[in-house]
Amino acid sequence: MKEAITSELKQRWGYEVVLEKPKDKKFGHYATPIAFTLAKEKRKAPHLIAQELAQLLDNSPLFEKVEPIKGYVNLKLSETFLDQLATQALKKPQEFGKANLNQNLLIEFVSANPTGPLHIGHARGAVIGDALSRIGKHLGNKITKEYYINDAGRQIELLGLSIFLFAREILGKEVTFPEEYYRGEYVRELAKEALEVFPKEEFEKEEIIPKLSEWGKEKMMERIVSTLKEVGIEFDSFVSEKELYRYWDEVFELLKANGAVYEKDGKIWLKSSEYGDEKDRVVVREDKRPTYLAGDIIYHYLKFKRGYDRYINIWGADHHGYIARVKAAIKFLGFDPDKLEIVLAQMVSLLKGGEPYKMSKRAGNFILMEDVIKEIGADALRFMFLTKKSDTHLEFDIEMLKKEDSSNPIYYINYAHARINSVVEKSNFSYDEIVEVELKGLNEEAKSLLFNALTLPEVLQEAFIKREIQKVTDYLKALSAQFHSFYNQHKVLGSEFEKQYLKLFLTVALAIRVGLALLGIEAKKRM
RNA sequence: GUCCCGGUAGCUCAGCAGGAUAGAGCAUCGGAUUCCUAAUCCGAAGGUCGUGGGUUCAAAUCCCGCCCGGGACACCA
Repeated sequence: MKEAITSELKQRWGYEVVLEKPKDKKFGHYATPIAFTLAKEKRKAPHLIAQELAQLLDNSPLFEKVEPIKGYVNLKLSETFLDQLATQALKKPQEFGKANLNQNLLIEFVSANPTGPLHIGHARGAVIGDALSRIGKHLGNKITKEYYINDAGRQIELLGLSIFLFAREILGKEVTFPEEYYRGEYVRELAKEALEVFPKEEFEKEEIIPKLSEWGKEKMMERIVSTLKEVGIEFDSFVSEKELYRYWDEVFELLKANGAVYEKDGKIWLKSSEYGDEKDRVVVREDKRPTYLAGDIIYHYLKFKRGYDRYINIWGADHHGYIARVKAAIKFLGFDPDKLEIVLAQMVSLLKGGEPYKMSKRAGNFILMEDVIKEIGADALRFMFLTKKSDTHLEFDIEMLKKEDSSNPIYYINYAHARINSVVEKSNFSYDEIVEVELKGLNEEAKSLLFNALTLPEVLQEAFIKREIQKVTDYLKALSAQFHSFYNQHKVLGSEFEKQYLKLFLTVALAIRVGLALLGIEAKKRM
């Protein structure tokens, strides 16, 4: 819709025009402050320019009214134009909102360590990454969703050790726990299971620890994947950190050749400070073991070799300090670091009835994503995380999401969708009959509702381009509110506008259905 | 100390590539149901946009200083 309008304006005015949404409905559907911009160049008062521009649109079929006010040109779309767009959308519902952005994108998200179950912070990144992927795909991009598994290093050793110790404790042996180990209840459960899987005598010796590490990691990965699946998230590929290290020599040679590294105190350092990092970073320790950063360098090297147009990483905000060094490494490897974009998901804190959410016993010290799903359901979980910008600290009350009324936006939106479904079912018209009817003589509220339903495509684009998915949830809430209001005001069945209103409603339902689907939520037909 | 994020209505947050009277939801108060789902709607009230400067026709929005809150500053991942 927006494209059709801007191209019409460009044709008639000869300028690229920025369309804005006026603050007040009475100013029409769109407005442009272009006269202000031209005022300097033309040395003429904005309101005069606006008047001239308005006249040029006198006989355009797109607009019902073009009005210059104080330098703004306010545009009101014609009913015929809106009707055309609605018909088009309803005839090819699966096409609604699609675009041709045509980029090949790699989105990496979650990537939680396989040393424990997912917690609520992971959930935020997971949901954001998934929704972004869905929207991106709808807009014509090719999207690959990837999970980077940190299955190497000390943490995995620690996991094995922790299972080992818990198992021995269960066996009634004397155990002294070190300062650092995984102490969540889930480790005890793993230990119990390990005792069934491995012969008991193996727990006499520490040799079993690496086996437990490997086994425990697999177990945790399975659990993580299944939790994600519960909220409808699936990945296209998993990359194992451990398996990357066979490329280390190749990458290291390249870094050396590009003058990216040097030796000092027996360690190998990356000159990351040359490209914006605070200081240089160790990539190989004195004992020759590569650091975590080395793994990430290999990972991004291989990523960039795969040749995507852009790479999006969704990281927890606590990793922000990491951005500079990874980008520096990418630069040293001869790739363009600007192609890597980091979306930071800020911290989450939960309340329950105004009190801080009780920590799950099983988790030890954090809130399990699994528990929250059980508590409020996958849809509500997804929705609440998508309502807030990813980079703002988020605090919310779980009780709110359990309520089944307007304080729980997901119910509110679903209710709008279900109401429409119900009215359409009760009418005697078929879908095709309704789509064919011409919209004519509708009142202002109806036209405004129709217009807003047709805005979904531009909302999706803005949300995707800015990586701000809350624009979609905001939109859906607003559209539903407008619908509910209309519904209360106008009787549909039996009215002389019955068919027309049904067409309007179907368009609203389509926007809701498509919008929710792209957030990973299926719109309810009945409630 | 350095870096990142935030500070807008009682609460949770939009708005921020400058633009028309600062918005929404929740909570509060008052109304609406012989009628397609009241899981809804209508109305009221609620603001020094953290603070002090600057940029200009125009600043919640851009720049600088300061204050407050959260986070990060590993040879851990």
